[in-house]
Amino acid sequence: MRQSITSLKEEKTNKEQDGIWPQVKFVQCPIRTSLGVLGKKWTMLILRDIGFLKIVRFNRILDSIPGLTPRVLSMRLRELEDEGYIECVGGKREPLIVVWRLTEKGRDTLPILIHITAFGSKWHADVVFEDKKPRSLNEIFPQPEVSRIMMGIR
Amino acid sequence: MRQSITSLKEEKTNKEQDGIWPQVKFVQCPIRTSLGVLGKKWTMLILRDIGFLKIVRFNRILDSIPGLTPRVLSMRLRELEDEGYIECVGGKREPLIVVWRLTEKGRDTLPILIHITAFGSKWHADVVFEDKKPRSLNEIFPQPEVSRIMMGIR
DNA sequence: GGTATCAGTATACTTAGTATAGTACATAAA
DNA sequence: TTTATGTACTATACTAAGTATACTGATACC
Repeated sequence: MRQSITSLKEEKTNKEQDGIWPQVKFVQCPIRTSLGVLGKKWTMLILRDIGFLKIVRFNRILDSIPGLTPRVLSMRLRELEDEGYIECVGGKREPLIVVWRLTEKGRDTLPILIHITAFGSKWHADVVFEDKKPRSLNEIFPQPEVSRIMMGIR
Repeated sequence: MRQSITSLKEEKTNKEQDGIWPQVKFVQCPIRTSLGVLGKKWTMLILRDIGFLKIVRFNRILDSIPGLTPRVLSMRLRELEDEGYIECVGGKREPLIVVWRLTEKGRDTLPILIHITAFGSKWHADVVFEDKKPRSLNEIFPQPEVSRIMMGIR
């Protein structure tokens, strides 16, 4: 009954797409479920610090991320800990020596970070690189380890 | 002078890590620069709609993302358009037939979405799948096209 | 004419994040 | 022993981002 307007190509149901969205039936969208803590501001940069840069202590993280405040860092660390992305080395938090590291779940976010890095290196090269020249994934991550991480091989 | 406290392993400078963070010198972190619009709430789901599900019109997107309001969708679409992730098919916005599609820049966010999907399919399988069984990247995206997209081959 | 859909706006409200200062404890030097 | 610094945070007040709900003007359908 609204055919004359809506009989455009996007209306041919989401199942029979020519796209690459999985044929697997999702009860709920996996992107949506992942975007709890991961989608919040600063989270990705905190994971970058702990996972890639090995900046693993409160004030060091604070120093490395301009704009991030102790209040929000404290909240994010707690959320990341609660949801199992990070953990303390000593198991329990002892004042003066709180050192964070990624769990297996946290390490599984690294492929996402790698692709965000690749995206930024291609599309924001003007601010990212001194020579302003865009670089590809393989150029910035030449290590064979990276493709293994991305494919989930450990 | 603060050696006795800080001579822990994370203090051995960020350059000589055993990690896989690129040796390339960044003027600014590519993750940070990418997290402008991309980091905002709902953006990834909107890109999923347009890029994967081919849900490309205002009210359809609104229907497909519970919780998203017209006000925010309107703002996100404008931001995504301004920063070159999406564009209208007709070039200009004509009332009653506004249809969105990804630009090249927008398509380059798909590898990020693919990995978020993979992450959710592994770590949130209990809510994502009916059988609650986690699935790997290759299981949910068996198409060879996916690895080509991820590697940036077009 | 009455109803529905289109793509949004307008207004008010709530939550999330920011700014800035301060806490309690520990170490080190003078 | 005082002073200075560093640790990981917390408290309070404020601003920006997102939410809820209603509404707009246009086009189309019956």
